[in-house]
Amino acid sequence: MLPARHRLRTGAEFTAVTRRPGGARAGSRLLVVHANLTDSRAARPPRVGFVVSKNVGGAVMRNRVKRRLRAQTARLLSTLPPGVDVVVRAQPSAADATSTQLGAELERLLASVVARVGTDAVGVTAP
RNA sequence: UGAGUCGGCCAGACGGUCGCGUCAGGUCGGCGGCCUCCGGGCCGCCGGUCCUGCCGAGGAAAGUCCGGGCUCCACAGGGCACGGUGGUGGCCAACAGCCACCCGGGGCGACCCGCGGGACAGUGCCACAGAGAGUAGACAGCCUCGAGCUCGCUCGAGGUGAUGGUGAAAGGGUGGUGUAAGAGACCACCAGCGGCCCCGGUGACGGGGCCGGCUCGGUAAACCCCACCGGGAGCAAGCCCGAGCAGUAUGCGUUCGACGGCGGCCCGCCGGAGCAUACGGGUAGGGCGCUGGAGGUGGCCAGCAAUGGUCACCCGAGAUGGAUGGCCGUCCACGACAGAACCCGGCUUAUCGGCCGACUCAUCCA
Repeated sequence: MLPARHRLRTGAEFTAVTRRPGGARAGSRLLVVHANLTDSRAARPPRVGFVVSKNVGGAVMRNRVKRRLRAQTARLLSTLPPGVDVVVRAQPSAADATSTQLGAELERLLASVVARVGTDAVGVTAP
């Protein structure tokens, strides 16, 4: 598990990342990554949450995917700018992927989505 | 040695490195109290980063199929409905569980299997085939009588459930008496049914004797009948604390100025119509429930056993977007099914493999 300050804690925070305007999204066969900026959290540490639904597999498989994603995320946490919230959703094919594949995919999608959420957020929040 | 039956146990191992959660200790900060040689110290509570230590999924954690504990709601008493259970005795908090036994069936045997009450309380159903399927039934066949003639067949009247064929099942079986041919029509024995009696057993039931009428199919996982049991919902149960907003009450106020701001106090300046306190209800949120229990392990005692009693020792998940992991290396038999969410007792289902014990049969040796 990630330290508490780097985790999304409530359902409301998850929907805020995926649904609120100003967010960015990038997807692939394995993963879908959402990112968003919250005004009130401008200088706080980045936070990440995971969504691994039942179509990925049973409880054991879902735990394994989530743990691998967490481990890869911990490695990439320092590359995220402060104030950004991320939700990583696993696709069914993620069950068959290795940690290396998940890590590479996560790194690529995060870079893409963080770059866009930065520019978009400036445009939206600036009056 | 081979084949087999039953029961129990294990659930990849070791190392390195980076992480996570609960708890404990340290460290840092805040608040309160006490002491003070004014440097600070001690104790308690709260919070936070970091450090250290201990512990951290299963035999099924699963399916959620039964049974309880726990919690809230309901509840005079009785009946009906609905649901569940169903050989006997015992065990258990309870059970659809477990143990022992009985009955029936299978196996040479160790053992295994049975959703084991009632079909004279009533109702229903029994496909296909078949003449006939539950008040039995003449298709072929057999027998008697009558008629006819091409002289061993046809037609008609009747008898017959012994034979054939159909079927899961044809309304006891075998042998005889009997008869035109036959038939429980009658007789003996056997099977089965009912009644009475004796013996054994707590009991299911078993063993034996006498009598009776000769015989009465299956299905209750069809309705039903009998006996017994059952209130409902579930930890998102439920209990507690509780911002903000609104409500009620009281007090002080509206140029006789409450209250707020200007770092604390006084003066001063500015804003200014509400402000303060209490109360109960309660949203967001938080805490408790939350893991030490019908708990394990071992010995002794009672018991065929399930289990009970007693003594000693031990306790090692408690998360809340939800920890128990990521990566690397070595080894081997190359790792199955699978992840706690209030807790127990069971059942059922999934499962790569390995190990141990008891027993049976066959063969060989002594």
